[in-house]
Amino acid sequence: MKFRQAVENFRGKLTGSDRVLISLVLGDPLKVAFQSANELANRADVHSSTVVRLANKLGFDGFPGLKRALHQEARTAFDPSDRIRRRLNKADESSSLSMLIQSETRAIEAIRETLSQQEIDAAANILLQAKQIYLVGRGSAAPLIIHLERRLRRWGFQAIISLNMQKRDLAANVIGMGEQDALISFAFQAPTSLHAGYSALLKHANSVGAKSIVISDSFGPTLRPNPDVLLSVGRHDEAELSMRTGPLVVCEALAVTLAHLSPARVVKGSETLEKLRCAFRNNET
Amino acid sequence: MKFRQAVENFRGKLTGSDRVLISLVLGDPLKVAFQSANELANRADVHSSTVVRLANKLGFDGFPGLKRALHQEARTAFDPSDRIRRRLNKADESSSLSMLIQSETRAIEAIRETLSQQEIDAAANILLQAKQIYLVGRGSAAPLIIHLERRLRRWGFQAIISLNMQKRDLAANVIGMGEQDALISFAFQAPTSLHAGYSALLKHANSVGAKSIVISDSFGPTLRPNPDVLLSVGRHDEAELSMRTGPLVVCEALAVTLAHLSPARVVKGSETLEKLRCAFRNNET
DNA sequence: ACTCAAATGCAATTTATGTTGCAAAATATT
DNA sequence: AATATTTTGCAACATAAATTGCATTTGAGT
Repeated sequence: MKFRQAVENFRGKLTGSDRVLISLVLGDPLKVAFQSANELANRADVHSSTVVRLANKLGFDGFPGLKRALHQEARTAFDPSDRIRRRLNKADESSSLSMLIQSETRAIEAIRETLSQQEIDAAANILLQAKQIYLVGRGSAAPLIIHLERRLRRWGFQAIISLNMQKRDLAANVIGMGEQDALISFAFQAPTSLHAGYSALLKHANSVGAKSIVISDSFGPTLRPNPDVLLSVGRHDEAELSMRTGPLVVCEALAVTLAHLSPARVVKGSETLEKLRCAFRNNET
Repeated sequence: MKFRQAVENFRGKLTGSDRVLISLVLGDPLKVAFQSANELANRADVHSSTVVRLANKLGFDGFPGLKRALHQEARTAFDPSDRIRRRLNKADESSSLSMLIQSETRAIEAIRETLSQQEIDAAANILLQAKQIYLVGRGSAAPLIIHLERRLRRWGFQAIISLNMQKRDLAANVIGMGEQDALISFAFQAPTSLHAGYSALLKHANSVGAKSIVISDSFGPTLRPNPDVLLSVGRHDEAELSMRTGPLVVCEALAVTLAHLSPARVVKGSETLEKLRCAFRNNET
């Protein structure tokens, strides 16, 4: 039950202290949501027991109950995706499709909270300078890598993929990395053992002077050493069922930004591709 | 100090549990701001002491200190900022990231207009009966196929991929297709020449008695012969720049529905995977 | 495979937080 | 003004949360 409602529904009498307390809560619910009964009591110049009794009077399950209500309100009020939320009707609730549409929509909208265009720009600029672009990742990053690789290739960038590689093979794959190259590493929540690979990779990139970009979920900021640019999107709902749509959109934003920043290179890439295609077609016949 | 900063500034080493915890916090800071150390610990499958120690490691004054930091952030992020926030969004409106977020969101929501859960169910039921599942597609379907293949495999389905294949090689790849199998073909807008491949493939599937599913954009309904189930989502914006988020969500819906319809099989698949993993791990040592 | 160091979980301890009976104070009632 | 009624604060109690020493496990490096 909402606090405001609880107050309005309450039909008994309210004492002066009660009124003071209530007005404090309504005045800044979030503040109270973070306070203890005592702190609130002090602000009202009242003893904590009064606070507890008020909470009970209003029908909450003690002061903790009241706080829970405030938490609830805070979460729904401030979560921007909830603001836009459309209500699912009964039939939809059991439908995987509808649920997914909703949760993915949210995930995408949540990107704004963690990432800004500036960071994408920074990453794109690194790629523009790069002679070769190394894409490294494993497991669920595969679709992302494949997708990004297609984009980059089509626009004339040189991309080198390493998917699901063990340390040894990975080393062989990135041995050619040099000062003018860039590394895009995809790192999602994973067992510790994989971190060794990540940090070795980044250290290597650093040592040869290659720039590094990491695309990741909320797990990204925990990675060491830090990359030059970290593109991490927050808010993974339930691990197993949620896709990587967020990171996918980030990849796409990166690609689009790249096209913006250097239309020349992109067009040239496309033209070359077209020529090649023609050549192949003619050969075939 | 802000939590994110604290993590980035921290120069010591982070354990696996640390990373999980941090990612939980970053994933939904407000939630954690309302939780006790214990509740957070449980979400991470970790003991509460680990939580406390992490808080200290990061430089906070115990877990309460960490919570205070989150409170701070929540208050400054949400309270005074409605104005600032809106202004920022306006400035952002022209950025690639924002454009993408908007258009992808729309694309996903548009799925509802073309597809219903019934059709997904129909497709899922076909897959449930199938002994082997053939995934065929080319070009931009690659990420989708990779993703779906991972899902299916993890849940114990047998998936066979054909990516970017010429007619001849494709034929070799699907030669084993039989009556109890299913074919998922990905077909997006493409030059006419590719249709030959599609219709040959479908005719073959029909002739051997395999069930067929097509995942496609608005182009799907034009394909002949008709598959048993057609999952087509409308609204592709600009051919070149648009992603396949729509179809991706459809793939996911298919996977989730599959899990719903046959939890037993899915669980069994996961368990087997887990066993295999253990086996491998033990072998390694 | 063995050793050592680090990380983790457990359990005991300490500290904070919330609750409640009771008496004093305030307010209302006659 | 005396009394009944309510509200409040105090203090003791109960409960939940956080911290810490210690034993076990885990993992890295020979």
